[in-house]
Amino acid sequence: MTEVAQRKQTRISRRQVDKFDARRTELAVATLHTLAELGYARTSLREIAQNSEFSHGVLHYYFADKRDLITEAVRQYEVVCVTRYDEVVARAKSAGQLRDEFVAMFFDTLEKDAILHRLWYDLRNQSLFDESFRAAVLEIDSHREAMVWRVVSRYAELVGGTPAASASMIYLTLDGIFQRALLHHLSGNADTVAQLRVELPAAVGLLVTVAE
Amino acid sequence: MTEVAQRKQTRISRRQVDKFDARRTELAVATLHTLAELGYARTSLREIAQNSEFSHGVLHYYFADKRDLITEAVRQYEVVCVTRYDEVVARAKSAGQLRDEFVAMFFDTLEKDAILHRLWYDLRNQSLFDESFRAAVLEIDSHREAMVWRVVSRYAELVGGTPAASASMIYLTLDGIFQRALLHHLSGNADTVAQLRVELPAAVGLLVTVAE
Amino acid sequence: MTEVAQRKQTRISRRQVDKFDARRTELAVATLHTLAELGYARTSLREIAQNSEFSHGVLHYYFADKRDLITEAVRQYEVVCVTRYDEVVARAKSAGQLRDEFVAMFFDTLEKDAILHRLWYDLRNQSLFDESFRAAVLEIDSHREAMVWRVVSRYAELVGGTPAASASMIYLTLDGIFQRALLHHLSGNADTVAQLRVELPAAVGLLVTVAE
Amino acid sequence: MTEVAQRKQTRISRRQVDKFDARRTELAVATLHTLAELGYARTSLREIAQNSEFSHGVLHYYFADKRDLITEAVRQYEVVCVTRYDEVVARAKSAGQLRDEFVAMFFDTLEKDAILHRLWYDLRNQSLFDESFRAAVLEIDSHREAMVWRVVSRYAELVGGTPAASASMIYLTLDGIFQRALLHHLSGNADTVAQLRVELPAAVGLLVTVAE
DNA sequence: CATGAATGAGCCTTCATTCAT
DNA sequence: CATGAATGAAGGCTCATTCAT
Repeated sequence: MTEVAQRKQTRISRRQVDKFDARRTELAVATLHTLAELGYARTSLREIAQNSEFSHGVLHYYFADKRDLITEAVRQYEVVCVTRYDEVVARAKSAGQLRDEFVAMFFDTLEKDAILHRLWYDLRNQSLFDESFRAAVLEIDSHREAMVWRVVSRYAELVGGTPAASASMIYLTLDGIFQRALLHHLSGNADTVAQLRVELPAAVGLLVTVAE
Repeated sequence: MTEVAQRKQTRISRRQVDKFDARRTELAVATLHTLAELGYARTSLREIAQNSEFSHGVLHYYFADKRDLITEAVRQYEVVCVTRYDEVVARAKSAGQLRDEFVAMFFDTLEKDAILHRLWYDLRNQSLFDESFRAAVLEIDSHREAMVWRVVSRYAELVGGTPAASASMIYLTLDGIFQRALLHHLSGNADTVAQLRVELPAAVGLLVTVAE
Repeated sequence: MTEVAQRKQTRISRRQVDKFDARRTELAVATLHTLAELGYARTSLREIAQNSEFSHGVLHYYFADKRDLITEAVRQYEVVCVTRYDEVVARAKSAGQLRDEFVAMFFDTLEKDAILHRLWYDLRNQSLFDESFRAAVLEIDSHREAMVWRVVSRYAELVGGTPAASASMIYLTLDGIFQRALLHHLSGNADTVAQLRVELPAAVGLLVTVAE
Repeated sequence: MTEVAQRKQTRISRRQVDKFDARRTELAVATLHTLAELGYARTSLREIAQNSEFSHGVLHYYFADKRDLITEAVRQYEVVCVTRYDEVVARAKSAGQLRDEFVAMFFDTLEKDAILHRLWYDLRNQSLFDESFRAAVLEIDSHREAMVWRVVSRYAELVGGTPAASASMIYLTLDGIFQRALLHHLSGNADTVAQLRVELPAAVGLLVTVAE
């Protein structure tokens, strides 16, 4: 029985749980980097451990198995990458500002966190084959959708209009742009990325109907 | 030096090359099903060989390595899945018919060829990590984009309008819908798929501006 | 140097030694059940600790190593399983009663304590490979032999005869029956066990020569 | 899928099967020595491979898993150790000769093949815990029983009597003697072994009723 | 005293790849 | 050309043991 499984059965003090979870998170974050670099299929626990300050035994001590670790790691991705736009929404004074800052952040994180986003798509893809990732993936996906919805509905509000499509349709459109931009960014096709950057504002416009 | 590399240097008669390539294609096709079932990372060459009538040795004879085989296999995917819509375009007498048949085929292949499409996304994803897949992926991706463009521009023509967005924007939108539908189809969320089906025609509508 | 080894060298008060040994016994008893369930090779110290109310650290504190613990545990087996027949001997009023009650207890403990007996044979077997178990095994074995001897010689007395074979021969015969019955009991061959039950009284008879 | 599993599905020429099986047997025999030396629990496949002229990969090529290999190895034990007494039976001209040669071979193999016999008891013991060994163990056990029966019934014939107990009772008695002798032989108690040697002929005598 | 975090050797297994036949 | 025997690196995981707290 793993340490993790054991914890589910034993009554343990709050402080210990906190420490345990803190270390889990720490390890998941450390994992995130190696994982993002190599992708799910190519990342071994040993490699992860080597890039951290711990032995690989520790990973097995804190996580039931590889999937458990990876799932936790991708949850950290969410923390790192998904909630960022909320600040943009919060400080937007006008539709134009919101749109511009959104576009700026969109392409900023695309480039700066490229490998992290790549990991996200990798994991979402794994979930097509591996049921055990589904729940976490679907959950994060819905958070991303909600995130995008907050941006677009706020935008609609600022222009005095309404979103022109459902949340899921809006999400998949923007996610589609992001995914494509990521592929071309990683392929070194800066032109294609630039092109998408030009088209993004218009796309956002299409997604909102301005009341007359 | 591998057989494959060797062939590039040696003077070999045309007929031999043809035979060699025919065999490669045959093997790639045989590979496709196993690969689609398990995904790139989980598929071993032995497994492929076992599910076919070939020995695994022959795979190494005709392909430089695993990547070479997989790349060739995914090209076969294209042959199987990408060109289908052309028939729909060819026989469409009206915008309504085109739209309806397109939607029908879209969700038909989504369900019938789910694992093949899943493989495509898997490989496109691998290309984010593995440069050696990039060229093939980008090529197929552009074919898919062109395919979608043929559908949408023909539709625009039939309604007497013009496409409302660039080819790449239209492609990524429809591909985004497909990808999302696939995830939920494989997750067993028939409701979400049904919802997307309802929304697809409107999305197609959005992509075309009707001239007044 | 381990705690255990250290204790052998340090001058320590009698009371402390008693407490230490009491704890060892307590831990060994707690060990017994898990050990019996899984067998020597498959039992980890963590598993033992998890099935008890102790931490696995404490096991290392009280025992030099795994062998030390297991050896102590199997001594507890003796306490639990070996001395039982003495009551049968004590209350037997006639040869028939002794024989019947012996047979009854023989097959009763065979079924009720099957996994404990299985552990005994496991450990006796380990001792063929691992010298460190030998002393304990040989000692317990001799206790079992003496136990059997008490039964058979009392039986001989009651029928007015004498044992027909040496203590060791008698022991190994009855132990052989037990071992075989255990194997078939655990294999689910109730028939074979029943057959052995039928044959046991005759075997006991063979082991005693009735004076004329 | 392992090579072994594959073979069960594929039609393969007789010659190839023979070669494959020959190598399996060869490896099983090579395994037997390491296994006998260390015992089941302590023997790793790498160790086995190191003591052979093959890589450990080969073991996985020819055997589905560790159990498969060990089971095959113990079958080789049977070939090596179980059928020997048949020669004794075949050449026995008189009861005395049979008895003496039997006793001689009994203690000869006890000492010469001690570690092999130890392995047998180890495996029989494992079968108490691990169901997957049961079938093979029970089968070999029945061969041993039949072997012993051939000796004893031939002996009875030569003295003009009949066996005094069932085959299984006779087997377990002699096996009990052997097991005990083995334990004491390996423990270095030559005295106890010698004692058992003295008692064995009488025990054989007890197992046969001489007609009057 | 007791705990449990951390280690690292070692285990079984998978698999791409090589190469003799 | 084709086969499949053989290799050995690498992976996920277990576990006895150590040791700071």
